[in-house]
Amino acid sequence: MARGQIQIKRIENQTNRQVTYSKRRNGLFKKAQELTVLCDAKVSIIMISSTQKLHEYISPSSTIKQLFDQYQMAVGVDLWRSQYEKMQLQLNKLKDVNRNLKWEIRRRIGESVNDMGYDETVNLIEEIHNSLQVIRERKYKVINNQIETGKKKLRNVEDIHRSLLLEFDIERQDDPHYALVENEGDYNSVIGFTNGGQQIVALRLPTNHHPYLPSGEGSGRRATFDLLD
Amino acid sequence: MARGQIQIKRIENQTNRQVTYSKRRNGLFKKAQELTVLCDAKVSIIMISSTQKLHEYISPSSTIKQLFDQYQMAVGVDLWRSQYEKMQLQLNKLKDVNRNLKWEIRRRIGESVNDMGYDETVNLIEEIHNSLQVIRERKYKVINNQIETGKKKLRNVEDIHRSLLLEFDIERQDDPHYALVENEGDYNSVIGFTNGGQQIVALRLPTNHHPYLPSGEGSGRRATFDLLD
DNA sequence: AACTATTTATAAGA
DNA sequence: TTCTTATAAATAGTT
Repeated sequence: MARGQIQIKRIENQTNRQVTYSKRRNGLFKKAQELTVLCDAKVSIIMISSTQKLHEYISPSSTIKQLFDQYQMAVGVDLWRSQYEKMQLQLNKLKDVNRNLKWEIRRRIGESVNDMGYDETVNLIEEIHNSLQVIRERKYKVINNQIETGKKKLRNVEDIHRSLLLEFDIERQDDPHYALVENEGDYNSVIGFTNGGQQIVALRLPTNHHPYLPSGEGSGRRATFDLLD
Repeated sequence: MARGQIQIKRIENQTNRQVTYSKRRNGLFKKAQELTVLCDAKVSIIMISSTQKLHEYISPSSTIKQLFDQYQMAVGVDLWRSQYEKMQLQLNKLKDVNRNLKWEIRRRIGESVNDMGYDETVNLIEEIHNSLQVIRERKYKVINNQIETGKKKLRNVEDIHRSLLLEFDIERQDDPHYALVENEGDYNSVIGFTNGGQQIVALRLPTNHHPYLPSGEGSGRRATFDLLD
């Protein structure tokens, strides 16, 4: 607009473009300010340059949020609404599910039993019996597993025991020195001597409790926050 | 800017102001458009006139929301954040509660029993037995209540019966016409005749099921939607 | 950032 | 609103 007309098309020279951006930005903001004063209007300008720098103009006594809310109201579309609605829906669904779950637990625990009639208590008792059945089966299964494991361990140790005895016999035949030792101790002490003793202890079947499987599970709270898609 | 300089201050003449607003608005938008093209920038202008009319300019290939999100990111403040965060927190809490509730139910039902050790099954069985105890007590209470109610009703009807018989006797003494009737029916038919019969049936204790208290509860889904405070 | 020739925007009037 | 036009302002190219 001076010293020669220019075409309105992208300025290829990067430096030039930046300079023009700066000059015209100021011009635009000045015009906006004048408009604001002259016409008693509210103006908001947001600009992002090709280098991703951001500049804004906002007429005095206004805030971006204010103007934006007005914009949304005027246009009649809430730009963030769908996200809100989705969350709200999710929330309500969860609340429902939650209510039902709580109710079911109260039922099972017997807390809501005072609101029940005869039939309901009968049904409930049957349901709970079914569950108990499942759990008892599991219990016996676990017990059986433990017994089986115990038996296997026993057999295993017996095998070791036997082979050791055998080995012992063979060695004794070759080395007369052992003959003396044999007469000093009893049978068990010899086994203990060669085998370290510890393995014998391991023979015991667990009776009181089983240091098996742990329990529980982490619940991990996420605070992830996706604003944009 | 032509035909005489003007002061940059509010134009008092309403018509003049509107004209100027219109002219300068076009000028501003034109400048914005040129800037957009020349400098490869993104521009958003929102204007609200003194008459509350709204106009906007948005550079092509941009959306208001997009620009605004970028603005928020650059400024580092999410104008709508607190609302989102509250909902997100609520959501996560509910999810957690939900997970725990589900887990507890699965446990009670026996579904997660395969992941349990011996001790856990034993504990679980005891818990369930406790619940069963509560429920059984309720069951017997309900039965007792029904028996009691039945007895009362029975007594009541017996009283009515007796007084009716008495009345009948007295009336018969006064009115010889009844003498004939008495000989035609048996004892019960007389009762049924005077008492309507229905009350007799109500004497029976319910054995199979009891048409008592209903169950469940409404779940009411709200779609209330609070966007702004 | 400053200068300035020139283009552009626009105030006032129609 | 739109057109006209004299003139103020903006700015492209240069320093």
